Amino acid sequence: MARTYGGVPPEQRRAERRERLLTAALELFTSTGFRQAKITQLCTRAGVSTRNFYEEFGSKEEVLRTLHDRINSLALTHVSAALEEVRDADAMTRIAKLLDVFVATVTIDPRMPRLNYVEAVGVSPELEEQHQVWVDRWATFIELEARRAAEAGVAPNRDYRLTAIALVGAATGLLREWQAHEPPLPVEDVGAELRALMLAAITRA
Amino acid sequence: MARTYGGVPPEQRRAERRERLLTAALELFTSTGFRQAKITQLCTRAGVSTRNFYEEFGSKEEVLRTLHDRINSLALTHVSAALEEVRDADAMTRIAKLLDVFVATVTIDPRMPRLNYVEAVGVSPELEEQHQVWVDRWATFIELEARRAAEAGVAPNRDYRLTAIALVGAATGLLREWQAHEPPLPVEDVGAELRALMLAAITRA
DNA sequence: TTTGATCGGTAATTGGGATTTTCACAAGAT
DNA sequence: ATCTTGTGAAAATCCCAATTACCGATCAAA
Repeated sequence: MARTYGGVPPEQRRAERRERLLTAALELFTSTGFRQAKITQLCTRAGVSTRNFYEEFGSKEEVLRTLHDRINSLALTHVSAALEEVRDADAMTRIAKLLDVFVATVTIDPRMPRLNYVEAVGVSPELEEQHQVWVDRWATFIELEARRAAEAGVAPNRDYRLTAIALVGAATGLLREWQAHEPPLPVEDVGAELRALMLAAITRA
Repeated sequence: MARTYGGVPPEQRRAERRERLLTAALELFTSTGFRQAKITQLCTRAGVSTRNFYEEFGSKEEVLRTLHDRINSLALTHVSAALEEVRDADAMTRIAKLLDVFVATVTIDPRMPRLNYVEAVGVSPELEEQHQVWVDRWATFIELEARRAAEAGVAPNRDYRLTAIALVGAATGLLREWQAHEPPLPVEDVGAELRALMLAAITRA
């Protein structure tokens, strides 16, 4: 089972195949669309045999779930790191930072919002659940910043749960529009809009 | 071809079958899920033969598109009518009305937001286009009210396009969460949140 | 009451893909 | 040098559901 091949250990070769599959899937799912993407097509593009595919994933949907998780994780990691850097800044600065980094991260590649906000919707109960978990995480993040603002006296002291969920929805909707819009919307405008919206939503009376 | 059956003219019989198919589809698509819904299942529930199905629709997806359009139209009709009633009210009152009626309409039946914001996403290019058209209509609606507010001097004079799109996203996101949330979220809270968010977004400096 | 069109239901037909298996080969191991 | 074992490519299988074709039942008009 475990044997070095071509000077490369088996684990690494598996990992590389997996990676190639994920890369090809991001491309295929966002161009052809998830539903119409065929597994054989995916394997061809990744330069991997169908057998290898089933060694790594149980189904096409599992690939989609993995990508969905990855993209969200990537964004969350970036945002967390950025907030660390402005740990002692005032609440409004932190909120602006949060959105700027979030928008900047997911707009690096239009395929990311496309996959997360279009292709990965309504696919299965599992994926819907995964979506809810991420909405929850993002909302919690926003809530935390809102509370911080409230403690600093620049925002009212109230329950921010629904506001946070609505803001996640606003970001989702705007990015979904962004990736589909013709002619392209300027990324800066999207970021600026979300920043302003969030500040207004939190500081409102 | 044209013959009265059971005292009922053929057109009416067709229309009734069509209606039964749409009713059954709303139920099936939002419980089983659009992807996993089988045409035969749909026909059985509607009490219609597969032959009749193909007389009315070209595909399962066409049924989905029809429902998607209907739900949006229904909401738009209600909202338009309600705004007529407060034609001369101040901008803020109209905006509150707009959201209240919108939320009230689509939450009458949780299957409506489920269909529109979950099942009908990422299905096909045609449906994505239809989605964009509706986002555009709703955004235009919101923009109009924002301008009205600006003219009345209660909001700044600026471009509200992206704000409007973001607000449509916020509504979508919140309603998607609403229809999936366990335990259920109070409808009034959702309406109140959207109202406050929109007012804050429009009156912000 | 006979006739012929239309109906609902059901039984083929068909086609597309997912999943499995086979096979010949290449690269370590001994 | 020979034997094992992992490997990719392709072929074979299998499954499922969309679409079509058929059949007896029903109804309206002559």
